[in-house]
Amino acid sequence: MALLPEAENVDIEDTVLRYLDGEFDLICVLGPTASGKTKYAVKISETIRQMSAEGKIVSGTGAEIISADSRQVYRGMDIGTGKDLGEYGDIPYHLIDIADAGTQYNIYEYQTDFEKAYTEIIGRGNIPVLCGGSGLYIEAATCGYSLPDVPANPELRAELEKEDTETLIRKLASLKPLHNSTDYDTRKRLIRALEIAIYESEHPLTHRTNLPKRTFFIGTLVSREERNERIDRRLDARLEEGMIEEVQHLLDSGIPAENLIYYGLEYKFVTLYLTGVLKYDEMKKLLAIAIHQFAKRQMTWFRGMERKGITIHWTRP
RNA sequence: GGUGUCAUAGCUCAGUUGGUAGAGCAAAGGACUGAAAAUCCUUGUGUCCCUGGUUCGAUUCCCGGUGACACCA
Repeated sequence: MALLPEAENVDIEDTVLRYLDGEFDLICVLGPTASGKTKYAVKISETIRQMSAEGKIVSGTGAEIISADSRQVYRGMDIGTGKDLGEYGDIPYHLIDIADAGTQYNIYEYQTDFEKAYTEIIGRGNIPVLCGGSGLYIEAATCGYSLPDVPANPELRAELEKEDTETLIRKLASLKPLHNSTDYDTRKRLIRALEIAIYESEHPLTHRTNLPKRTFFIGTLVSREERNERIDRRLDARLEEGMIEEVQHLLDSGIPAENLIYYGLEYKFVTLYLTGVLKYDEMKKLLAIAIHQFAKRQMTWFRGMERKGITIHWTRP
């Protein structure tokens, strides 16, 4: 059992001043689902506004929130993703409602979109606050994976298609360290990985310079039990707020059930209910379990970040 | 009240011709480079209901409890 991190008191005013001193160039609020991230980010924004009003910092300086949530990017997926747009008040937010439901937004688009939003906020003299629970997206934004935009290469793919899986794995291993060859469970993934590895071996990595270099991470901390209780309560609330109708509406608008299922959690289980695969009680029970498991995976990711040397200041929301 | 069936992991259940047990789910830990709320890997979990008997040895067989279910009254 992993121990719960020690909670510390984060002095928001002090954090803002340190940001303005250039000690770091991004404030990030992260945490598992249902831990109160959005509320905390809004609290930071309100503190900044107040400091500005009180003359503690340059008048007119405000916060802008950048979402790091892989599902809130989709329009029309509101209740199930917990957008809670009302909580922001008039605080500007970014990277929410930027893609059509049913489509496949991805980490590379996210990194580009983040960079743009971040640069613009800095340009306005405002303070960016990254807030979300998608660990991969947070790392893409803050740790700056040097990810070239590797174009698909049909000729190369056709050539690789002819090889047997063993050979492909050997080729890939010669280009990059493989943790485990079973990581590539499908040939499609394996071939894509090889395509990228070959591209990278031929092109020097381009460094993104507009991403933040040092981020101050704040984690919203709740105990395992409390986390699951919050998840269960929130699930009841979402069901009452019309989450089923929301999914039905997405289905009616022509989005294939299979795409909604791939989105996971709320969209997966409610779709399974609406298509008659699960009964209502089964859906609710299995969904609650799946969200608990998801929250655990998020914590695994954050612990992994800490293991790599990143400091997360865990605080009670 | 009588008869029968059952009682094993957090849950649903296998199993042991007597040598103290295993699946699924849940749980815990981990991984993660073009859908990451996805996808995948690893790992346990026990007074085998309680007394007593037979036996070198009982979760397993026998007696008696207790509880659940079914049927009969």
